[in-house]
Amino acid sequence: MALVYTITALAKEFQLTTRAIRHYEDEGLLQPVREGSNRLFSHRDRVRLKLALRCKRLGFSLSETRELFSLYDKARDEPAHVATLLATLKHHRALLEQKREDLAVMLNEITFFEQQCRQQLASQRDTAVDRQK
Amino acid sequence: MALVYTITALAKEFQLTTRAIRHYEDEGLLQPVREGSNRLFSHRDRVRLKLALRCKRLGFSLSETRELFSLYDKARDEPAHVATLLATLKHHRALLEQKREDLAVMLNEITFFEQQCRQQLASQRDTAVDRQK
DNA sequence: CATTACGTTGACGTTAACGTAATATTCGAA
DNA sequence: TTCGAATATTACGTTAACGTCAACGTAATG
Repeated sequence: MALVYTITALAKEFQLTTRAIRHYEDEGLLQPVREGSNRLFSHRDRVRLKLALRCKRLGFSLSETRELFSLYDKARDEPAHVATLLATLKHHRALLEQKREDLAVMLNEITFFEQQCRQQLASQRDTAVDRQK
Repeated sequence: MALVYTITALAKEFQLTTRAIRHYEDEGLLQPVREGSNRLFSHRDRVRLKLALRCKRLGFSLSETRELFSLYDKARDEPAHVATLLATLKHHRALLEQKREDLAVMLNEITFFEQQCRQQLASQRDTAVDRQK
């Protein structure tokens, strides 16, 4: 495990352009330190990047992702307004549960179509066999 | 269940603007018939709209959604290249499975943070009780 | 018959999420 | 020491997914 990561290292690892990574920094998702003018990314940044990509795949915008990050930070740092935090967390959970249901439905559909296709294939094979006799 | 749907009916039901619905038609996701110049949406359109919104919530683009639709149509209409179809379906399933994993991870994280918050609350209550004694 | 509600077609505007140069620096290898 | 690879900044370009007028048609209603 490396101590720090250069921008191209992260780019390669996650199949991104350096431009995209800089953009994520601009949007406040990453906070690399500077060595001269060069960015150095920490483990934390790497984790955040991974999280960000997960969020992206699930259709969250960068600002939504940023919100989520700040939410997590608050949960760690200032156990002050825990009640408020819980409410926000509940909201986010609801969003995720919705997506989970959406996913379940779509996976069912796909499974259905796949079975149909397999039946087609089977019946095609059968008639082929019939012709052989 | 209505026979057909006007554009505003669908808009209200799904919390959309009529503009968005027209846009979905432009993108080939809906195919309303015309009564004069007015659009009339069928049950099929309604189902497709519902599907499209599911896809959207899961982060699919409109063109990806359109692909999915045409995939489903092919699976119904022309059982010709079943093998090819199965491959494409497999690909889509992989995408969905990826999202499912992403979701699972995020839900775990949320659960973790919620528990932390609840512990915080509990310990706060305890110290309050201590002070009462 | 004028208003109101719902519908149409353009067409330009906007926001997000980067892509794509162009130009400049820096640094280790040949 | 010159060259290429990695890095930076600045800034304009692009695509998707609609939003937002504008200008107009049509049908029911008081």
